[in-house]
Amino acid sequence: MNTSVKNVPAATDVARLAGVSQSAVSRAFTSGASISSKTRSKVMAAAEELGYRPNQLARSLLRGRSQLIGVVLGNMENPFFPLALETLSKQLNAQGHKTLVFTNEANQQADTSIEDMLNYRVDALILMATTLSSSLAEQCQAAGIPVVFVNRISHAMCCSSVTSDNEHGARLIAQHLVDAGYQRIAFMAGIETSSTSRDREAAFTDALIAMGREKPMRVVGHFNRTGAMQAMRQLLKQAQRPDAVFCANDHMAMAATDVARYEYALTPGKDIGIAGFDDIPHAHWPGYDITTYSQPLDALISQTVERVLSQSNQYDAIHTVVKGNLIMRSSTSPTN
Amino acid sequence: MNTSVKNVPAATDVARLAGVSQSAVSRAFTSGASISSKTRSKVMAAAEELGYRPNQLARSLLRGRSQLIGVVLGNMENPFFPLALETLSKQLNAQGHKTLVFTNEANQQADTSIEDMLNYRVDALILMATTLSSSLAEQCQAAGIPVVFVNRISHAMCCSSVTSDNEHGARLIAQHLVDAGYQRIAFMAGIETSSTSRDREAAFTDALIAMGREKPMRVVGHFNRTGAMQAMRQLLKQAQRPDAVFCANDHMAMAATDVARYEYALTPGKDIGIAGFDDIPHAHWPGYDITTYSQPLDALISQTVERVLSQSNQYDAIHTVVKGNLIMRSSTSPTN
DNA sequence: TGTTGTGTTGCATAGCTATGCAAAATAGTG
DNA sequence: CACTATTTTGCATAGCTATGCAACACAACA
Repeated sequence: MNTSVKNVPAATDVARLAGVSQSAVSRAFTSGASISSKTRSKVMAAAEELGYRPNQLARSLLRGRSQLIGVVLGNMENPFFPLALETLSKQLNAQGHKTLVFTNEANQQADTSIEDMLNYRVDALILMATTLSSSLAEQCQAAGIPVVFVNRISHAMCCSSVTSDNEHGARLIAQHLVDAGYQRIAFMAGIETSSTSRDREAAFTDALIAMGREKPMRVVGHFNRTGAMQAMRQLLKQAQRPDAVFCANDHMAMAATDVARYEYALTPGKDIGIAGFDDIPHAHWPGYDITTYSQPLDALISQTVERVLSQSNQYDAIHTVVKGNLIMRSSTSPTN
Repeated sequence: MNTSVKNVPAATDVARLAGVSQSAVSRAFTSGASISSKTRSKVMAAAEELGYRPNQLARSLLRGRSQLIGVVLGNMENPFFPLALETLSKQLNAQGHKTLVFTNEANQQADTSIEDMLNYRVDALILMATTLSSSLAEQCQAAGIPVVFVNRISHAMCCSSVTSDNEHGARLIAQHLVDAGYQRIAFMAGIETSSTSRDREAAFTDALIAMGREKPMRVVGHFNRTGAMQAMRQLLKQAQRPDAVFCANDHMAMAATDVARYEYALTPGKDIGIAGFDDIPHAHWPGYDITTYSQPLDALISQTVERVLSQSNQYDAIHTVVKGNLIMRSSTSPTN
């Protein structure tokens, strides 16, 4: 019964059954090819009967384009990444591309995963929360494979990037916290080597200093929940505890909120101001309601897709910055 | 400067440079092949110099195995899926496989995505929160492609599944709610057509009736946050409101908690019992602390991977059930 | 030295489809 | 109907690698 012979039909089988050549079969499945509707329907009928489907591997091999886009993601614990992956995958699908995905330990170099992807001849690479060795970056350039970093800038000159406006956001947050009357303001960094965290910190610090404040207290939350909770405790157990914290992303801001509220019985907004960055949906859940700077995910991703799929100038590194907005919520209103 | 000629070297180029045949190059990159260490190192040096990497598309075409595993996921809003994807992708990588991923509208038939994947000759399909038309299921069987459903059972006889023990979990939750003294117990369904939701509901209802209770009130939350919030409001606005709700997953239970606490000023546990299913990490965040039944994600996924990669018997549908545990938390302790 | 065995190597081909080119068929026109 | 223009078709090949087979080299051994 269960014969384990898998007999996947090929184009020649269809051709034989339909009484045409293999080329005709190929053309029947290629939109815009030169073929009469009569033979196309003959082919389609035969294909249907045999359960034929064109082998995309062979097609890719021949065309030199696999239609595969490699995506490397960081820590899935942060809701930003799954949401980004979802919109990315949908947009790529809509353009006829498939998504080859790797998840990576946060901020590690993704070299081995990427080598695997290159072996599959991906048409492009999209890297989120990852680094790329410069030797591999050069290989990508040599092979003509566009590489786009999302929300991270690489020192490798040949790679494009799409980021949200970290400077703008951090400046607005600083301004807002000062306006709201907070006095002792702290910053919670993400992963220290990431450009995202560094850019946000630099702009935040500069803005505070420009307004005559001191350099903020600083603590490191590593962009994950556990790290952020520890960092928050470190801040709150001090005698002179800060009265406001800007966390380098919303995911950490949520952890910070939980520590403040449930371990120190502080009411966010009133007793301590908490701000984040990203505007993930969770940031306006009633239990959090966190002031933040919005990263317009759709725009971010569509810019990324455009950069990746545009044939022209794929050798020039283009750095795109997408502006967002300050979203004020109750986590930073001392009067609530 | 920027010549747009992408000149990816092939095995013959390496062979020429190394002064060997193309076969030698192939063998140098195939572990266990018959080749002397001297020529292998000659080949490797030449490959290094040219930046050669074996073309996995050609290799897959020839071998008939692509090493690609197709994964279709539902709604990324539910943290369960990203976490599952992450562990899945890691386990598959560890076995030398790559992950081709599609995200799908919740519970829609994933046929078009899956057809695309079949075109790439995936070695297997893993489907989460999706349906598969029976015609496509048959095609997969004919092509010898194992299909495994995670947390969903398909009517198509040829497909295996790995699920957590929905009956066991729902029964334990029912028991626990009754033991805790709740009187008017409700159930919040997910997507009505999903076997996951139906199985949990059936077992929950049966258990309650077996304990002499009435059939629980019933509301539908569609497995997403918005739906769950609406469903919860529907429950709570009644005059005779329930004093406990079992939600078909944690993601909905979190939404229900937010509605209860922030819209109706009810304290979970004390004023209303709320239970979920999955034990996602968020379920023990202090703001939620939701009683639930644990799905051991690692076990679930490793069973899935095993089923998918085991060559033997891939034509027999095997249904694996992974047991979890009741996790009691404060969301169902009336005395807190 | 001749023989047998083991380990290496190259040749030729398969695996599946897309496409340039020439041949064939069809349509169009007077 | 004859002739040209256009569309459709098949042939042959390319794209890249893995592998069976035969040839080869080499060492071991008597």
